[in-house]
Amino acid sequence: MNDRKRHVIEKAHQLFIEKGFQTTSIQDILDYSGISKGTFYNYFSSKNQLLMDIFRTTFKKIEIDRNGLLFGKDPGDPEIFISQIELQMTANRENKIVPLFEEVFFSGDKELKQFIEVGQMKILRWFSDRLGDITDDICKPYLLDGAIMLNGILLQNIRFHRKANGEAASLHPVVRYSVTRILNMLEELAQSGEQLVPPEIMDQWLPVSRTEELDWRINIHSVISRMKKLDCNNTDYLKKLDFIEEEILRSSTPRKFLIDSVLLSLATVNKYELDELQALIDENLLEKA
Amino acid sequence: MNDRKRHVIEKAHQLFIEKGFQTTSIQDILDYSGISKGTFYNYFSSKNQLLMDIFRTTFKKIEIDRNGLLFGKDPGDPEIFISQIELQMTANRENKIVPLFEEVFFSGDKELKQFIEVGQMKILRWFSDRLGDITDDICKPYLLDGAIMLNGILLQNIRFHRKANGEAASLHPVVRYSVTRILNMLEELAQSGEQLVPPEIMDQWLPVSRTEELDWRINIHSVISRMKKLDCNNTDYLKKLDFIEEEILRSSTPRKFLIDSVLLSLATVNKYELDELQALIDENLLEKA
DNA sequence: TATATTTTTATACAATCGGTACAAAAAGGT
DNA sequence: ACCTTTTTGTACCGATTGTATAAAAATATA
Repeated sequence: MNDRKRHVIEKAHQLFIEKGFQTTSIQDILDYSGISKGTFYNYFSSKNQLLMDIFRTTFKKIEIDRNGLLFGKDPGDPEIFISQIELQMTANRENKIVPLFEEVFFSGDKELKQFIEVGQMKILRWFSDRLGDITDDICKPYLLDGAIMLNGILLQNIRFHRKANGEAASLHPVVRYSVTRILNMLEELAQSGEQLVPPEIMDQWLPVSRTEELDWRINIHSVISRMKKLDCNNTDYLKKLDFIEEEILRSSTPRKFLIDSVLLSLATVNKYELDELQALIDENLLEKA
Repeated sequence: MNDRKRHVIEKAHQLFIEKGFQTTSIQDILDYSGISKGTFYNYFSSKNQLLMDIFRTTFKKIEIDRNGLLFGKDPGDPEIFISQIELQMTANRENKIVPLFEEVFFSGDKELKQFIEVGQMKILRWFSDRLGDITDDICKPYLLDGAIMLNGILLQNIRFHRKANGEAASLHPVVRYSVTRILNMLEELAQSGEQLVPPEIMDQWLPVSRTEELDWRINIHSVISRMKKLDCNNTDYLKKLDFIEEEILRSSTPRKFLIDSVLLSLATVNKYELDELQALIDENLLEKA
């Protein structure tokens, strides 16, 4: 990832936070970040792809900070969970994640939509896992219900608490209040035995053991199909891309050295998609000795 | 309200449901409803105003149906409440209210934003009032909290229940489940005494006794200021509009016969705004004998 | 330092969008 | 039959996203 590209992402994010996504034109971004239109479309294939890059970098940072709070602490301590949520929600607010999500979710871009969907599933699974750390084992069948409803009441409580007490009000009491409600609710659910959604289905929504794998494979496919469009008459180029996709998606033990070689021979393409593909592979594909 | 105009509203709503608001162009609407661009802008001053008209007619219908379920029944019966919510949610789904809301809420149009905000506040107050019908009086201080959280868990539960069981799945068990959770929660809140948002603040968000009045007055102002722009050089025309606004907003007993006379003399304007203004006044301003 | 390659810029351009303007035609009322 | 209102068709405006491309600047390489 280029430093300059990172700078553009940062500046564009600032503009989106201030003015919203739709109302910020690409020209605004060019002026504010001091690059030309050509460079912009050399970095990002579209405004939506830029937004996805913003989401990616922001999420990565939030996730690291949030998990850092748990480091060395007791996972069963509800206070840690509350602090983690507070951090997550504060960061979401600062980065206007929710408004940007909603502004763009129904705009027709399938890739963006799926990206957001996966992000929300990850939050849900994290809620579910952490609630499992805190509660008794008898609550297990109701953890997903609890996560879903925690998500719901958190969003609404924060929204209206802010409406009542101003934007600057601390989130801590709201998060504690919401978590307390859900913990009580989980106890009650364990007693009454009422279940709405079975937790197993989460594996279907976002496969547990192979989560990163699946998530990553989806991205591989989308990146490669985008790359194909860049030079769709060059059969040699297309063959190489097909080989990479095939090797990664079909094989249980993809030969990374082969893929790296092919990627190297593609270096002449010199597009940001190649960087993206390389980064994806490096992050997710381990060298098999 | 013109029959033809109603037809356009209906057709446009269909398109918005199928393709979304942003991705449906005005040209699409013109083609699908078989009118010309001139006619469109004779009916609606903008695409956003058309959407507001769609919302208005849809809400009116849903509200009538929903309140009809309570007619002659016991307000304290939770089953009625559940059925009402189910109807509301089903209708919201069919009309894609939530997606349209979210798609358009962050698009910069202040009037549209406020309109949606008021609509959501009305739902919240209805939740709060109906929860008050059902629960014990000791729950009163927590009714707004309950309404807020009911709103939250309903949206999420429905969303993920649909994701798990398909779009066609009945909403009834989900709504019952959600309402049960909130009723239990209200009992628990009454015992622990924890409150997040005091119910009195609802009067501030959406004044109780004068709700319709305020809501209506805001619309009056917005319609009249729009009408002023239509012929901003005709001083006689402007004077009449000012008189109407003044008479409605400043006087505690507006003289409807006077307003009607002035409206009559404005009939030459012949714009959809005049219809809207007349309808607003007829609906909200009672004849003082 | 000189040359080759890649990146960046500036600009023109196409296509589409929401919205305005207006004259001509159609419809409707008296 | 005459006048008014509505509707139509079309041209137009400014702004938008995205493409194309030649020139300029930066960078790597020899």
